[in-house]
Amino acid sequence: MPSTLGYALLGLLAREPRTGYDLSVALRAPIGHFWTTTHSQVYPELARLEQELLVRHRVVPGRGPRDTKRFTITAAGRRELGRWVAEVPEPPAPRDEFLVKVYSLWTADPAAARAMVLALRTHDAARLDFYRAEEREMRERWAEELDDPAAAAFSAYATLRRGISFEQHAIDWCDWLLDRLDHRPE
Amino acid sequence: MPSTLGYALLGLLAREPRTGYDLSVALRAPIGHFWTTTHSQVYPELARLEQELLVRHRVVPGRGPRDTKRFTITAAGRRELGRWVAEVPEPPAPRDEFLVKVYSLWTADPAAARAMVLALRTHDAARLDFYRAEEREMRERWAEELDDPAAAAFSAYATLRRGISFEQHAIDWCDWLLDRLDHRPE
DNA sequence: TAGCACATGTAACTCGTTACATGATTTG
DNA sequence: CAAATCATGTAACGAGTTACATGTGCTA
Repeated sequence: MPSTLGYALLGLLAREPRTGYDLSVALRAPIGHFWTTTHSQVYPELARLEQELLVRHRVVPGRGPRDTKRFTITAAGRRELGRWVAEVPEPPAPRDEFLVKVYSLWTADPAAARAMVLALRTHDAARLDFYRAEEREMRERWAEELDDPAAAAFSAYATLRRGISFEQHAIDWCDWLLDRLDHRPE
Repeated sequence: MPSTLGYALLGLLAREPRTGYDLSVALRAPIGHFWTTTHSQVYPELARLEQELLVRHRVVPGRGPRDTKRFTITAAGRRELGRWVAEVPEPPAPRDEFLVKVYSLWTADPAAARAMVLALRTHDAARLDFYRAEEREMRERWAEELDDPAAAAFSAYATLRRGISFEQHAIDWCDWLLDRLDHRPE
């Protein structure tokens, strides 16, 4: 069975055929909002998917300088993707470097600690703005499809809403923490 | 410079000396709420920290069957920890298997997809309950220290608040999605 | 007396990142 | 004409997981 990256690739190919390069771009940080990687992982993974008959490719005289491989998901690939999606995943191993820092915040210089948290807050706020802009675009492009859970656009929209919700929570928490860092007892 | 795991260990040792075993237990899933690992990573990492003079150990006739190594953070270790904490971290590479599934939710059987999301919601609700219980315990144990950013207890409390905030956001989002999955258009 | 908690380590493997390698076409 | 984009791969390295390895003391 494919790795999570394999299923991410299948999820993109279930929408439309793409080249390895297209897939790499879609999964490049920070474009891939919930799973990122680089092309050096994509090409071998595509080869594995093809070996398992979940995708196949046809060589196309590409717009690029060299012949490109246009990958398509197979019927078996679609079935496998749908099966995997419905499986309840193991809870992810928590691994958040930022919280490791927060856990030791008391050991740092107070002003420097405050600046670090503020920088994070700024970053989260920028991401929230970016997500909101993307949400507006989506609403214009798809309108009714976003209400239909059977539409591919709906699934993408749901992940976007998750991002917006997450950033809002992160910002609220940063504000709470910054407030506490300011009002230290005498 | 140590890895993130190394700093997690330093953060624990900055509070009190511990054995490798104690550290492993603290970082064992799901006890470590924001960074987990197993003992097989802890022991080599402790050796590296010691080589860099950030921790040192003394052999103690332990309560266990064999002699145990009691690790203590050094002054240099404390300095290095405080320095690292104030550094603004790179934004983490997003990697959320669950959202990879959501992105392809439209390819799954609707009833099975709904069940998957509901299972996740149940899991998040259980974690929220667990965090809230821990919060109550903390309030009883530390009371005033939780208002003082210079206290170690405050930093631990801040990470707990983050967990609570995160789970609340996750649950709200699951409820939104479940509602959408139910009201599909004809 | 069987299993769990204590206690510490090594080895093999998987996944992900960074660097190496090549090279044509388009855009500024 | 320099840089970015298109386009596809391999190799070396680092971090994390799982399995291997050993052994005592306490409790049900």
